[in-house]
Amino acid sequence: MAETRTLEPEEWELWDLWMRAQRVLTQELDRVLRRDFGISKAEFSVLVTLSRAPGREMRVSELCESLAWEKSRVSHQLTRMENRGFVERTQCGAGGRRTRIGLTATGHRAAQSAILGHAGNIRRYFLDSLTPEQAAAIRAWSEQMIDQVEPPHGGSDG
Amino acid sequence: MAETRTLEPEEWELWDLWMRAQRVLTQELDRVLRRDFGISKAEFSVLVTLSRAPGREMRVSELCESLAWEKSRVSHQLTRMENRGFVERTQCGAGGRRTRIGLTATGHRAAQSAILGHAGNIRRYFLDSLTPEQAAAIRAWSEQMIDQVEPPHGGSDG
DNA sequence: TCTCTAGAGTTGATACGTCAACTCTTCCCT
DNA sequence: AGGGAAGAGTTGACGTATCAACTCTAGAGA
Repeated sequence: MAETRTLEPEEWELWDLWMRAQRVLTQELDRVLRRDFGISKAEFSVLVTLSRAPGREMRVSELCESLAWEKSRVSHQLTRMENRGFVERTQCGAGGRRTRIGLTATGHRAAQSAILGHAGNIRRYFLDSLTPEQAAAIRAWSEQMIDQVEPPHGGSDG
Repeated sequence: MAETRTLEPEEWELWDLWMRAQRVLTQELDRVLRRDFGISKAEFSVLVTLSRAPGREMRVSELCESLAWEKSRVSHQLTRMENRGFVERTQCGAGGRRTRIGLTATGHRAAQSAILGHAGNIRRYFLDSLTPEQAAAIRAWSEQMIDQVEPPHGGSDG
């Protein structure tokens, strides 16, 4: 059980700073992606993942795994993207269920044009502003954090 | 104009790692806050800000300023919190408009109990896992990022 | 006084994300 | 074969976030 005391002003400031930095960065990237390519960050993630898959198609569960998203999030996102004509759900196995997620031509085009531009934006807003020490610190911290909160799932009861 | 090339695998990995770490951290904090205190991160932010204000009341625009949220976000949030009985909108000036945002007794209680607990969680999940070098790197990077994307608007240059 | 405009705040539409509940299929056990 | 659990995927409800459009008030200027 952790001790419960309020944060020192300096601690609070660091936390607040970090949260804000995070938010302005992701928000700005999302804004620019929308403005320049007409797609959202969520759509971009799905488009990229699908366009890298062999045959440009995957199952929902594979998409969940690759994106580290939950299945309902993926499903809702696919519904929205199906409505926009970026992906299509078609039958896969014998059961007649629509379990194959494919990229449409429109989706593929959108992915291709956005990938370069978004890479440039990630560079410009994130990577280029990082000193080597900062990059190392962020990498180490991120790894810790992911391990700490999301232990490589496999039954590690704690 | 930035050069447009795709990210090196290592660059992409850092970006992906950072995004995931961010997400698991904020998600976990939100989850725990909800579980232990029955309020969301957004509600927490508003409650804390209001409970620190003199008289425990503010105008919407002051709330916007303090939280660095946009006004419609604040307004929608206040509507939800008004429905939950955490805040109340009452008349302030002569015009009869409901421009004063006050904390209810319920809201104050919720804030008090959550503040300690959430501070502990921020400590446990974020601050405690930071080495001094990481803390310094994160602070410096955050400041850069905020300056870069959100230049201190308000005329007082310097 | 009348109008114009700027600012404060609200609202509706829409997208995103989570939880819980649901359907459908498969496959194991008897 | 019949029953039931497990897994895949969907759906509905709800909270959250953004944008654009709207209302209302106050204040400036004719």
